[in-house]
Amino acid sequence: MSEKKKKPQKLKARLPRGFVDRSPADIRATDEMVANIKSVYERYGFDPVETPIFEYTDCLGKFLPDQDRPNEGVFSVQDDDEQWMSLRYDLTAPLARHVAENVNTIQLPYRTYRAGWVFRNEKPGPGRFRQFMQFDADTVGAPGVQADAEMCMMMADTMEALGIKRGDYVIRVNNRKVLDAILLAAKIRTDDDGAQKLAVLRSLDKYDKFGVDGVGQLLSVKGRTDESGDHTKGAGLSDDQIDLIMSAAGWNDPTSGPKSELSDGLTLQNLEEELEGHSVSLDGVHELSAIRNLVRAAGYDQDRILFDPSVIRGLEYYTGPVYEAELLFDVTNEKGETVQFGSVGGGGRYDGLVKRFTGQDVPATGFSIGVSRLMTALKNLGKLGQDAVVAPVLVTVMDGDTEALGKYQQIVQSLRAAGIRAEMYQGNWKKFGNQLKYADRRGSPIAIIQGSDERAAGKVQIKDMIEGRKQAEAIASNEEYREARPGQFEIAETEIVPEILKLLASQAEDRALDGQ
RNA sequence: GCGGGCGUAGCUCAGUUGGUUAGAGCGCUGGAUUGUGGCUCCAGAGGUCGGUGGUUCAAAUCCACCCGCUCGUACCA
Repeated sequence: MSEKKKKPQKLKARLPRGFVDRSPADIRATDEMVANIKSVYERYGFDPVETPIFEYTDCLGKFLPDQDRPNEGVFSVQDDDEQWMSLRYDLTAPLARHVAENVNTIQLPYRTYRAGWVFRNEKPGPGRFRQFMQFDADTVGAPGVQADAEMCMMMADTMEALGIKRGDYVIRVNNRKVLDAILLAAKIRTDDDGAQKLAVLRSLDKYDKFGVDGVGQLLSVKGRTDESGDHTKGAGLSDDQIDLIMSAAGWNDPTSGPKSELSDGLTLQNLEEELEGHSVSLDGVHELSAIRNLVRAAGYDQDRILFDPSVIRGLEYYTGPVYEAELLFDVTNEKGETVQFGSVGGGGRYDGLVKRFTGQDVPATGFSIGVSRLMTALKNLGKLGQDAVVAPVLVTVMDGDTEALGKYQQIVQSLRAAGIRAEMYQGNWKKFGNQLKYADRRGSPIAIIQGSDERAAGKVQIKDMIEGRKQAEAIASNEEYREARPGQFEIAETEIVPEILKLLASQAEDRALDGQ
C-alpha cells in the first residue's frame, strides 16, 4: 500500500445549526430597536426585571411528559444533583415562576418588561432560529379586560415607535373563550382528550395561509393535500359543523373577517348572533366588545386594533383574550423574494400560569415581541441602520521607536478625548501600504500620517480616504498614483482635532446629500 | 417528523458515456513598490470532490446508508 501523506486532521470550525453569530450591524440595530421598545414600555409605567436563562425544567411548563428525557423542543441538562434544568423557551413561564416565588414582596398588579434570549430545540428555517430574542411586557394580578386592552394599545404604540406606519401593521384580537363557545356550539368531540378540538384550532389558525377553502378542507373528513403531494389529515367535521364554524367566524360573509375592509364591528355582532342560538356562553364575545369599546375610546381605531376570529396563538396556556401583531407590508428577503411575514409578536391572558405554583388565582396578561424576526422586517423596510457607525480615524505608524509611538498614542488620545473614534495601527507597521489598505477595507474615513520629517516639523499628513478614492479613479499608473497622494494635505500638529472634526463633518454632509 | 432538490478551493461555479496530475473567476498571501488604498503585471498558498461503505481494472461521476443545506408540509410553549 502506498503511504498517503497524512495531514493533521484540522478541526472544522462550525456553528450548531439554528444559531448565528451576530454582526456589529445586527447588534447595533438590535440595541436601537430594543431601546425604542423599552421607551414605550417605560412610558406606560412598566419596570424591568430579568430572570436567568436556565430554569428547573418542571418550573418551565406543564408540557413535560413523563419521559426520562425532558420534552423535545427544549434544551435540557442535568444538574449535579440530577435535577433537570432547561434553557427557557419563552419569557412568560420564568416570569410566572419569579412572581410565584416573590409573591409576598411584589406589589400587584405588577407591570414589568424584559428582553432576553430564548431557546427552542426545533428545526430551524429562514428567519427561525434555535436562539432568538424576545421582548415581553406583562401585567400580573390584573383580572379585568382593561389590562388586555392596554396591552393591545401598547403593542400598537410600539409598532409605531419602531417606525412602522399606521396601516402597515395591525393588532388582531380574539378570545379563547369565543373559540371554546364556537367549538361547543359545533358539538366538537369531547371524548377524545381534546384531539379533535386541537385539530380544529390548528385548522382555523391556517386561515392566513390557506384561506377559507383550505381551512374547510382541513376541518373536513378528507383533509388537505398540498402541492408537494403531502397530505394533512382532516379534523373530521361534518359539513354542518364546518358551516357553523365558518359562519360564526364570519368567513362566509365577505363584509366580515380579517380580509374584509376591516369591519370588526360586524364580526363581533355576527359572532354574537351566531352563538346566541346555541345556548353557549357569550362571555368571550362580551369581553371582546369591552376591549373594543376601551381601545376605541382611547382613539385606537380598527386600522390599528382589529377583532379577528382566526387568531389562535398558543394552544396551551391562554385562557382569555389573545392578540397578535401582524405586519401588512411586503417584505423582500435578501434573495429578492417576497415573503409573507405575518406575526411579529403576540400574547394573551394566562390566568392559570402563576396558580400552578401558588394555588392562588393570579390573573395575568402579557405579550411578547419576536425581536430578531421583527428586526429582519425592519431592516428590509430600511428602518434600521440608517446612520451606520463611522469607522475610526486611523493613526498610521511610520516609526516603531518609543518616541514616535508615544507621539502616535498622544494623537489618538487627543482625538478620543474630543469624542472621535480613533485607533492606532496595531499590525505590522513596517508595511506602510498595508496600513492604508487596512484603513480602506475597514472603512476608515481619515488616515493620519506622521513620518520623521513631519514629526520634526511639528506637522502631520491628513489623508481623506473618501476623497482619495475619488481622485484615484482618474489616475492610471501606479507611479503617478503614489506621487499624487490623492486626498492628502498637511497641517500643523496642533490643528489635528479641529481639522479632523471639520473634515468628518463635511464627509457626513456629503453622505447626507448622497442619501437624498 | 414526512416528501422533493442540492452538496467540488474562503466565495460563485465548470468537470464529457466512469479513465492519467480535479479546473476557472473572484478572494487571499508575497513580489514588481522600504513613505501611500485603487489600476496593471508576475508568483504562490489553498481540495479527506459532505461522510462511510459498496460495485468496478478504474469513482467527483454509479448504488446504499448517514450528515449538512434548501424548498414544501407537519409541529410550534
